[in-house]
Amino acid sequence: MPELPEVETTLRGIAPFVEHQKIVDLTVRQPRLRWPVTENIQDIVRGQNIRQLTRRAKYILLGLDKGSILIHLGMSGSLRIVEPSEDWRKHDHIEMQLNNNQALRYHDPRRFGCWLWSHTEHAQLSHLGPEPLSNEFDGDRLYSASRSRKMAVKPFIMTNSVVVGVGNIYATEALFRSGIRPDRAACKISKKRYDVLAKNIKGVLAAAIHQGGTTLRDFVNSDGQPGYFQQSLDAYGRAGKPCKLCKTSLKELRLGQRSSVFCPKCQT
DNA sequence: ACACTAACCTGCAAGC
DNA sequence: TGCTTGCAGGTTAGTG
Repeated sequence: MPELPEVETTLRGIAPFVEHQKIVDLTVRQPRLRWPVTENIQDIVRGQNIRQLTRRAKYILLGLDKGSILIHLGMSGSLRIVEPSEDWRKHDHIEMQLNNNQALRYHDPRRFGCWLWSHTEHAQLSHLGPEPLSNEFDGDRLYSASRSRKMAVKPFIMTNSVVVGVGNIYATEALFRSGIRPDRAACKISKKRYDVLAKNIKGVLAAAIHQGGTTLRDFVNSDGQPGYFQQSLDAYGRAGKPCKLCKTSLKELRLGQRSSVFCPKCQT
């Protein structure tokens, strides 16, 4: 589910129910996530107000009176608002009860996500590159960061110290839109082409956010609605199908253990 | 500094 | 039908 647009969609969906509420209690049924859930987190956060929800990369931050909770959805996590009486489903690991008589429920079959409280800045956020939708991120940035990089451009743009929030789906789509082969060496791409690529990374992420994210398998956002970006995917998941521009059969290769689909004619 | 692998987990689909 | 294998949206710790 969650790449940046899905995280942003989730954040926007839950924020109206969560912001400015007081945490009545927190229930942790399964503390073994990517990292163990912060010890005694219930005692720390009980009675605190949630001042604001923000996003950094694919992390959601709940800013409390004292410190903050860092949430990541990993590869299979989701957050939704539930009524307090709602039955627990398999893989519902955490519930935060709020004083508006609703609760925030965390569901994560693969348990690659996290729930961490910290009084100071979270270590996970300290070495992150720029947000892709910010003005800090542009073709200049990609060009200068790539000069010493022999690695393929696709894993390069998925590297968090270069730019955050570009996962496998949107990396695949941005490269298709830019006409750049995913296995081209990052250091051999011109400034001009990086300008195009940076614009397309922004464009594809913004479009996906606008459409409520991409629905893969069973992803629904916090309102229970699917994302509609899937129908806009040009390359991801379309190996063997005709290119939407030139009808050539799309090819697939693996880069850094990730499937990468591209058009051998349009992408050079 | 960079590049690559393995690891954390479960569920599902394809193949035998 | 049932078992095995491989793959899936992410990130980082460790190795060379």
